Amino acid sequence: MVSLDHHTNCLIENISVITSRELASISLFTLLDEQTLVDTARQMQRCIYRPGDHILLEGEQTPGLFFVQRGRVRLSCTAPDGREQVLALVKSGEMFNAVPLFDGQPNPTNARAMSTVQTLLLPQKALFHLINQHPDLARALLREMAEQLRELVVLVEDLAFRSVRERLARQLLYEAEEGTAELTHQELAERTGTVREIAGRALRQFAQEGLVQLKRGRVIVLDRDGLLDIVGS
Amino acid sequence: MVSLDHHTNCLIENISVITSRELASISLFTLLDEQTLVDTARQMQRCIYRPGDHILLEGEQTPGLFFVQRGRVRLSCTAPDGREQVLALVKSGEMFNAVPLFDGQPNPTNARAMSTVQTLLLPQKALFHLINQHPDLARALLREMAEQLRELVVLVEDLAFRSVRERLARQLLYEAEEGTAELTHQELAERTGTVREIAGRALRQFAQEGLVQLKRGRVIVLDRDGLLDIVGS
DNA sequence: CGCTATATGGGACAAAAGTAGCAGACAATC
DNA sequence: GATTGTCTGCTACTTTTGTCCCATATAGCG
Repeated sequence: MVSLDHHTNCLIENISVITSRELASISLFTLLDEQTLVDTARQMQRCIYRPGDHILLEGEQTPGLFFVQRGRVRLSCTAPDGREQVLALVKSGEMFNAVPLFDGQPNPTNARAMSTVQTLLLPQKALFHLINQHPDLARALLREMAEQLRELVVLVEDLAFRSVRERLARQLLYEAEEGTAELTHQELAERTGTVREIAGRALRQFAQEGLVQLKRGRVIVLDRDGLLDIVGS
Repeated sequence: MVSLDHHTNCLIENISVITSRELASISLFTLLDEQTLVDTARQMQRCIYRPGDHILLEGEQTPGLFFVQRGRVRLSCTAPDGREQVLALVKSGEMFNAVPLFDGQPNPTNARAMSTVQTLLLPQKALFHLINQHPDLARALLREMAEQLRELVVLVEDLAFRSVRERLARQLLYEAEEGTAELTHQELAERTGTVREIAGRALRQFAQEGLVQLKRGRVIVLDRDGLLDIVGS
């Protein structure tokens, strides 16, 4: 049975029970004992999203902490003129939406599913209870927050110091694991803090220099070292 | 007796003992009981810096968590070409340097004293021990980290979406509480993610428009609403 | 007072980034 | 295979930002 939940805008499969094994595969929970895992699993909710679905919107009140089990979630913020800037990509095993839970302010970012995304949602109450009982978990959470802070510092450095060309090269290297990055120019622009036209222009230049080959919806990296040179400069 | 400590590059006044009352005035510690405060105070170290002193350098290993008691600390990162970007200003009652402590990586930012700065330093070991014993403190820490994350998101939005002119207007409004901001053009440039010449140019334009008056080392805000208009646009 | 370091003013120029507009290419769906 | 929507290519143009450089002003200090 599949139904739509109005609180989280997601598809829920009520049939599949959340097991403690599932939780154990999330790094944050690795230090917890079996009984705690079972108790926690009971309080969590499974949320599934389709590609492109909005999981959270800027300014909303938020239900709890999300853990990504499958797929990728894109966190972004939006300018008044509609421009978007990607802040982070949350991968499987990682969490998101901690900020509004801990500081009590409304959610500062949009979250969207980049692919089919399977998540587990831990309500705020259960989270706080866990923190009280398990200092190890608190430490793990602090560690994750620290990592996110560090990532954002890197993003600020990027935006403040590097050109679009450099940022684009970085992003292509990051995304093109097996030689090809499955991204539109629009998406690349939003990740590198610019607009579609500029991203396209820079990509065409890369193509002309023989660094990449352009196809609809993807960029094939031909010369990793060439891109690395651009990043380094 | 005043001596120089080689580990933290700071002046230490060995005579003045750290009291539990001092700690109680730090928001993070408000929930702790008297005995814990006394124990913690014993493990902390007083560090004092003069204006301009470097407290921490990018890439260093770091000794512990700093709490600012007096003065302001500027966190920044540096580009290869020497350009600097301010990430945050830490004010009295706030803390800094949590990131490297929790994720174990080297310190991502420089920290410099903007004025005479008085801090208390809590060693990592003592911090972790406190977290284990006091879940309230862990929650308070998580809250502070969340606030820092939120601030950085705002900074990213600024850099990605707004012009130098807008960022400058914001910064002036932020800094000029009593009508005048005590900053050099260089400092303003580093806070707004640009270079001295551009900041100067924009400031001269503000002056021409009658929004501010320029003096050596400070900017006198004449028309708050005018600046607000620029920010809003 | 003269020296020095720092802060500022400002011009000329170059490069980067953004805007506007539109045509064509491609993919998916009916 | 026609249609629709998305994605891309490309040009012309404007604005913004950055670089280089040097003159001048100001504060502090011996």
